[in-house]
Amino acid sequence: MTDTAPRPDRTIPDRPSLEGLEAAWDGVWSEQKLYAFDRETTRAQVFSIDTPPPTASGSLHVGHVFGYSQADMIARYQRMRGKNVFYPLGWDDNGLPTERRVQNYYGVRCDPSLPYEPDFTPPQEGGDNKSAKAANQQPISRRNFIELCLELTRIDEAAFEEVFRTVGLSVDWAYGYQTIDDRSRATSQRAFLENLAAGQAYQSEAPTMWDVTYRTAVAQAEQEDRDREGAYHRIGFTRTDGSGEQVYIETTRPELLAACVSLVAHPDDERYQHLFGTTVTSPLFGVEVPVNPHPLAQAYKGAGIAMICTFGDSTDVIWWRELDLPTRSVIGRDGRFLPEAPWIATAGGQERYAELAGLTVFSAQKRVVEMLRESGDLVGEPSKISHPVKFYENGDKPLEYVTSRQWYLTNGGRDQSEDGLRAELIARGRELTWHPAHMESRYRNWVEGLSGDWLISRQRFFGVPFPVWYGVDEHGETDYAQVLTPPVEALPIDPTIDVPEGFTEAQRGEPGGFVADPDILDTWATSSLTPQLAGGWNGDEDLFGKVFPMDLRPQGHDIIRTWLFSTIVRSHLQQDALPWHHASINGWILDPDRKKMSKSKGNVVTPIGLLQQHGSDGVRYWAGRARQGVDTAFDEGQMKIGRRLAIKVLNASKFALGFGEAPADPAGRLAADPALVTDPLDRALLARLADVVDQATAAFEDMDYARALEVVEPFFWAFCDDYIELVKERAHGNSASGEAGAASARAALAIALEVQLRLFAPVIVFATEEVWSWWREGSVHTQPWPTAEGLREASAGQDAALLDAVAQAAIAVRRIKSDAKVSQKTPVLAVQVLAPQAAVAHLEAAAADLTALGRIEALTLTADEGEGIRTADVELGEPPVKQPRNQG
RNA sequence: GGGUCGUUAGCUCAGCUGGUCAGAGCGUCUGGUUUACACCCAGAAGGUCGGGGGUUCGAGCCCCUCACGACCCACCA
Repeated sequence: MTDTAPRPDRTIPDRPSLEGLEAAWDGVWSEQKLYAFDRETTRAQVFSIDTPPPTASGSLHVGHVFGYSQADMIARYQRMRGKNVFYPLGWDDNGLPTERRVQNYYGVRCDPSLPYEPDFTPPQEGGDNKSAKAANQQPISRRNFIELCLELTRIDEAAFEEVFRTVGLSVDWAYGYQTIDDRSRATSQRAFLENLAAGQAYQSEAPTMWDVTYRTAVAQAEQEDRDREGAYHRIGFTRTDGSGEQVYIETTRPELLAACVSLVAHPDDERYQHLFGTTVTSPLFGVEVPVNPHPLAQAYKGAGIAMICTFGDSTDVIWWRELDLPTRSVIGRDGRFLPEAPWIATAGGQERYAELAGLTVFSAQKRVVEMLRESGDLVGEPSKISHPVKFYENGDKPLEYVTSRQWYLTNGGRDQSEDGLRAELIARGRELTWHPAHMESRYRNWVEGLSGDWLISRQRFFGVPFPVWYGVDEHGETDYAQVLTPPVEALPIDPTIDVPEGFTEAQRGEPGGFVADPDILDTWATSSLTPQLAGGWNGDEDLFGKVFPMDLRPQGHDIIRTWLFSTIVRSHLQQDALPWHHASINGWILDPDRKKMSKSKGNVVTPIGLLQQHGSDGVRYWAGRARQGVDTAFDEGQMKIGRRLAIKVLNASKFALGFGEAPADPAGRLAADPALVTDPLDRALLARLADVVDQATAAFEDMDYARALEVVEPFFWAFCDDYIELVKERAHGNSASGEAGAASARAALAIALEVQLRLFAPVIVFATEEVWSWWREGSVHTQPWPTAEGLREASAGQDAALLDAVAQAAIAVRRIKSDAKVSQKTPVLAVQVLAPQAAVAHLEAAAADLTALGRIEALTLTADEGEGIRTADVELGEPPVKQPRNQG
């Protein structure tokens, strides 16, 4: 982007161009604080938008530009409607993506046991995402690590803001926030403490899904299935009744054999009736386990009888809980086998387990299979299958179950009652107005499918710490039941640095003292509070009262289950209200081959490159043509069309204004005096434009920017290609109607142009502003949205169909010359135009303009019953002599 | 397995409560330097609206069904 200064002289350039408009107008807008929210306001005057805070780790994706542009169109429309638009934009920078980027960028990793180094210099800068070899990363203290996180997010966020400014987002940057800044941390911690006091947040020691790479628990919303190769291993257990009977199970997780706590089959399964209530002994490890019936066991899956391990999958957890089975964990938090398995009673079993201790899951599986082969307990060869396995969405290794103490927030996931929290949250979804409406079903689907409360603690470093300590008893044991909390005024706090009231730092970790909760909150636990963060819930009650609940949440459909849902949960718990009235869901960007555009590809096609090549208006046009919720092809062709439209706006405006400025409307409602518009054609134009205004307004009221654009754009092209061409000669004064006819055309041109600039302004933001500056005061973006009323009055009841009749006649005449393959400048010595009676009347009223356009010397209009408007009895003149252009 | 959306010209898509709804742009083809615009202009060709049933005087539009595509959820022995 060049740093072109805004054109100060407000004159029409000889050759209007889009180049440099972005930088010029962004400069003017930010200098004038054009999009600033006015604090002196009432809630009724406000239109507030809860904008997605982008994750500022890495580069912006084309999809960002797409979705944010669409929201901006709605914001701009509302502003022109006279709303005081509250349109902040924050950054979501407190999570794992930032940690990972910092690790790769600086070549470091966090080791909380290390001391802080004040003058630390990272080993590298600007590493990419591929160089992530943990072994090569320098361990640094948590504080050093967080400092690097803050530094890098500052750099990334500045770059993002530059892109968003170039795109022309009418964001009020003064209300920005970072989800890691002091205010956000305080807000997030306060909300948590209130949830705690209300019994909505609680801790529980339970098996949870665990990512062994990041060494943290992950929530249901962050998990995804991936197809992985696996194999069924058929393994025999021996009955302990001395019969020697073998019971065969099939498992894809043979390495968990040592963690087996029971076998299970369906209670009605005839094959296993005799086993229920008896015990069997596991191969290799010789552990005696019961055989239990449970309805979740499926008779036709695998062998019909399964081994329950602690823990292989979610069903294991259910069985373990409902059958009250012991816990025999073998996998540690690092994903490696634990050193001890004290429940293994046999010497051989212990010997074998010792071989597994310390191995990764992958290696342990190989070793166990070898052992089973050697012992003869593996029946046949493992049969390969492909099956879905749960992964953390940012992880590379399958999730494992690890038992740990975690914090949870109620979200209806454990509530099956008819009128409980889950039902309330589903009702909230119904209460919300969705654009498009069918997106509500995704939300309902997700809420209905929740299987547990929201796990909000993460064993990570860069995030909002849990603002709690725990008491330490006289034996030095942590008493998790004794939760110590800070007062709200003290927030934000870091319990690993700050000390609870009534204690001293010396008592940290000491008997009778306290310890900090070492965890941080799930990033969604903070970003679910964006309405509260942006709206000033914690500390700016006045603002909060004016913007909450917000009017609009724009976002992608991929994060309905995370961001949208969690935001509703928080507002429901905190404010007992919906966080917003409307949710506008944008689609995804698809590759031309209809696949979701991949990260890599999206980064190859950088937003900045597209903005430079097609102009921000061109890119915004592409976004504006896409309807809400509809996945959209990445189509540079559409951007080219948008660019052409923006250029056309400049050129057509230049031309329409070149006839001379028309006298102003004394009433001040229109760009020119409507009393001057006397010609039927001019009046028909304004009548048609009034209809367009009505349709565009109705569409925007429904937040359907795409439909509005779809109505305005064709009108504009017809305005250029037909109307302007028709009135050219008359506007120059070269018509029998003389000065009155010319004045009528000029006034109509000025009025129509000005109204169209305002209609286009939400989408084509730069070209419209540029043209506006040539001849009007202020910014087009703070003008009132046009209304049809004045246009209808100016049209004085003229039937808009006149415009269609003349346009069709013009096409018929042009076709004569196209078919004859001669220049449109070729005179028509004589022509008869045949049309229905009503059209003939219209054509008579505009005959002078029509003959001027077609260079017709003798026009005859004839009414007949034929189809449409046609020509007959044509007599063409000599084509003009070709003359070289631009000579002299 | 449950759910949602989609299938309209070569491409990208409109078509709102069933009655000029068979459309637009791009692309293609044929022409034109028409002094606002070659970052242009004019004109033309192109589709039995995924298949099959049904309702109706009348159906891209409503109902049923099948096929294909996409996504969400569930399944993970």
